[in-house]
Amino acid sequence: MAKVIVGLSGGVDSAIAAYLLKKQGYEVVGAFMRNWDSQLNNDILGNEWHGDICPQEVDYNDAKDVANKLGIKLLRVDFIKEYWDNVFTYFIDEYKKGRTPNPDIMCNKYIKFDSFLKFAKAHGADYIATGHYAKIVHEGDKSKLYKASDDNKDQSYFLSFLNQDQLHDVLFPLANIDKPTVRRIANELKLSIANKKDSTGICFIGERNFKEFLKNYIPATEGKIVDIKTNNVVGKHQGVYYYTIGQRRGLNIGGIKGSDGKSWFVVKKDVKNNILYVACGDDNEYLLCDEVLITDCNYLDDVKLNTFIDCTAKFRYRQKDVNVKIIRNENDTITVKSDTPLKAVTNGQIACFYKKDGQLFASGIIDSIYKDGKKVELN
RNA sequence: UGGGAUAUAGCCAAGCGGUAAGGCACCAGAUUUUGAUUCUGGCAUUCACUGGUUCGAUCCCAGUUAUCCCAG
Repeated sequence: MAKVIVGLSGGVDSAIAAYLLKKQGYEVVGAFMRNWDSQLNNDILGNEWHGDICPQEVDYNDAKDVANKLGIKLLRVDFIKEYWDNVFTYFIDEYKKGRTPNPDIMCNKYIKFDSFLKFAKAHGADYIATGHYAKIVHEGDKSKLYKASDDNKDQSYFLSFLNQDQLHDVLFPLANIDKPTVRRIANELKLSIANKKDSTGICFIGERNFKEFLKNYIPATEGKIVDIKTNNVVGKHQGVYYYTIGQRRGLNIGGIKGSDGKSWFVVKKDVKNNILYVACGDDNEYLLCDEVLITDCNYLDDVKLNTFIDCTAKFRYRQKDVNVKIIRNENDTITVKSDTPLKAVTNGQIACFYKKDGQLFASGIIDSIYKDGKKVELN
């Protein structure tokens, strides 16, 4: 009987993943990970506690309930140092450069499908499993990553930085069922967390007042907000780091003459001069581009060099895929071209590419954007 | 100091005698394993102040205060 260690988070998805595996005849063991310690990591601002028990412990208790109900053993493991070294330092460094990182993608790459995978192997597991909505097809030694059947919950985007070795011994039991079904099964099993709200916020850290949270690690420095079109000062900010390209809320500017009653959006973060550039209107030209350069690429399948490929691209989670042409360059970067304008493509975020059948075959970090052959400066 | 104009929520701004539009901002929810975006809801018992006319005033009249413009 093959042994699977399932990452149990205390939520419904991983609970049902464990249940399904057990039903399929695997020897199932649960494991609860704790990768963030608010005390140790000096996370004071923006951290909301529920009573005198921190959110991570609430989740652990939920995971314990699930394990008891399913009749499986629950292990507990901390990767606090690993998380800090591999995910959080990257996260902060990127923000300091004026970019917008995606910590959860790195968390999957370095923690869940690396540290945790090794931990599971050391505990005799043949496979690890998680409650991700994504599909892996194992063909001999090759593993292909696909979107989940539930297009609404598909999380393949977050797994786009995994490599062949990492995918090899991974199972995603939720590949072919949708969220409503997961909820239904959880209710049938009378799991205490059957109707628990989906968690959001940075994985393992949780929901926060984001700006306050960042202030723990990047001090506030007040500066000007400038209208990129007129160069007029239209407001002030607490630090360009705290904002992201395409952001609307939190700018505190409104009713300025000439804006025609339109909202303002962040279009550029000048870290060096501490100036936040904005433009008004959600359709303003400063947010658009037609070409994107992707670096730090990860190829999950064979991709020929110097050859245009028609595919779809996702530039941010839960955004509609767009038809693009991509080309893998000599230096292993990818150039993306789109016939229709792309809006608010943000450097530091991850772009991933899908074939028509839903296979995620390449991904990388958005480095820079171009319009009409000219680079659009974002920093 | 003459002459003219304007004062409506944090900001733009409609209403010009019948009991305060709209937008931006903000706040709250929804959506969401990043950050955003998006969606829904909330947001002036009160119209610079003080009197007056009127059944009734943000709207008319007088005075006060403030700001702006043109002269000087």
